[in-house]
Amino acid sequence: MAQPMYHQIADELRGRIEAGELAPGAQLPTELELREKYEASRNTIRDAIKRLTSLGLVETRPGQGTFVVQRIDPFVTTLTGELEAGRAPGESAAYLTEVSDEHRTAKVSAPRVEVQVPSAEIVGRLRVEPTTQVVSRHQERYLDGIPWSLQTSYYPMEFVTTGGALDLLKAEDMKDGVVGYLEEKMGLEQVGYRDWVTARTPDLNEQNFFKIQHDATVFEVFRTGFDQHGTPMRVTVTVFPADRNQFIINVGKVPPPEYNVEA
Amino acid sequence: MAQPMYHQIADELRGRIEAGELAPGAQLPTELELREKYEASRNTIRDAIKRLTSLGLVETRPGQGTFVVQRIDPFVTTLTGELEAGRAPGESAAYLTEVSDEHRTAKVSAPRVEVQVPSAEIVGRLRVEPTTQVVSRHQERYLDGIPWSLQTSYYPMEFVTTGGALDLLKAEDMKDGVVGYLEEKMGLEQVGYRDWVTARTPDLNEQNFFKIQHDATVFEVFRTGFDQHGTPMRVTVTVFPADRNQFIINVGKVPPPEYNVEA
DNA sequence: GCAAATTTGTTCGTATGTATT
DNA sequence: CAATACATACGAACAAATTTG
Repeated sequence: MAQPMYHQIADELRGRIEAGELAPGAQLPTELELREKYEASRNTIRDAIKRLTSLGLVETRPGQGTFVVQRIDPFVTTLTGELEAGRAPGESAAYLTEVSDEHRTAKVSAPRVEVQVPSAEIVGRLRVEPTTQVVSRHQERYLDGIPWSLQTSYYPMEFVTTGGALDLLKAEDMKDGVVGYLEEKMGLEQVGYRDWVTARTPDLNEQNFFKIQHDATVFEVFRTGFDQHGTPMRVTVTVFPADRNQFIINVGKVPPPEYNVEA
Repeated sequence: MAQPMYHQIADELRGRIEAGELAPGAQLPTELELREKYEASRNTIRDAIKRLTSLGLVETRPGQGTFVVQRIDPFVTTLTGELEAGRAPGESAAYLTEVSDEHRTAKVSAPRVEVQVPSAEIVGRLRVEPTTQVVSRHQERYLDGIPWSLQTSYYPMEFVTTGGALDLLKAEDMKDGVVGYLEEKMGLEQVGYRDWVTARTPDLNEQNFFKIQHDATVFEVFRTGFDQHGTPMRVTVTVFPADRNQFIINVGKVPPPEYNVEA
């Protein structure tokens, strides 16, 4: 037994999926059928299918069966070039839409605004004292009705208390963007930002919102915006499920993309 | 039974790991011990541990036991700002070392050079005819002896045949970088590049090289370099295991990082 | 709307194989 | 070689979700 049986079964099914014989959305044979076909026990069949689910190739639905996953046409976010707008990653939906696909419709939830004591992660990036409070603005983003990203921005509380940027506490979407508002209100200009991209597994909230498995992967992008004094003025944390998101970074002189390179 | 037993067991173990009670490298109780502790069958215990493995929290070693994973101090690659050097992501080890940690020692294998018919992925990005050949230069990269990335660069075959850049076929590391060589030899200047970042599961070769599970995650970065005419001059594909790699993108005026923000 | 049939999910028990100490 | 610990594989029973009649 060079390869265990459940590996072999999984590999054959994977081959049939990648060859297109089992198209996206198609139902795999039931456990009982596979059991007869491969003359294996039910547990062995289930081990094989578990391998495919862990690769994100299939999904099982209790009471229904196992199905080849429908791959979502990936959403492509350009992390560079949003400086003028001073937006968080994925915020300028118009531009992004152009990059990835034509007819996507973006939807954003009303922000959930909170005043809170920041986590160590935010303290380090926003460079505030651990005891001070910060304003957090959280939004859920959809594209074509599909959950696309979860985003939370953090601002120093002084922006409200001594800076007079009272609208930061308003639970309303800011049409011209928060950065424009802060410039108008406080003379703060975002002259640059640093994105920090990591990957991890989703927490429970993210699993539920994105409808992804506990062992799926999400990108976590920390964007720290800097003002004209080189001081961090806000930190935005955006979480993207990796199965439907990609990123572009343009540096120097780069021609516009002529077409989507995906096969 | 709100939650199945193997979820509860996994959650409790996860809690003990995240609380530091089970430190990185520490051995978990054996299956037999856990079986007695939770009064569950061996299969149930194994299901619980499988959940932790799929989260990348623990790893099991046959004949030894189950151990909390040793998290590698992440390697941080800056995707912007390498324009002058015209390097592929992670190539300018000196700079990267500065960003992430102090005393890392980079090592690169000698390139494996091939002349081949490009895949559709490369054809689209390098904008060559599907029938023409390309030069590929493949390298394995290590940091502190740990496999860090796999990188393959593709160049149009004309660079050799009509451009006279014969050294492209030499299986030697180019000290001053390929981009510098092409500028000197052919007057080709890389004036910009586009990085395309995606995530996927590793293929067999990558599993073996990085010593990662079949359901782990790797970043795949496609870098397309453009010359002064706006024509793609090379495509570099770099694969990074997500458990030990992060990325930074700087846009606009950004102060140097004062310290590593990780807690 | 309900009952039956189908399908996957959870849990147990048992046996044997393989890797490491 | 023996003991220990995980890996594979089988069989069985009941539960939960969904579809079908």
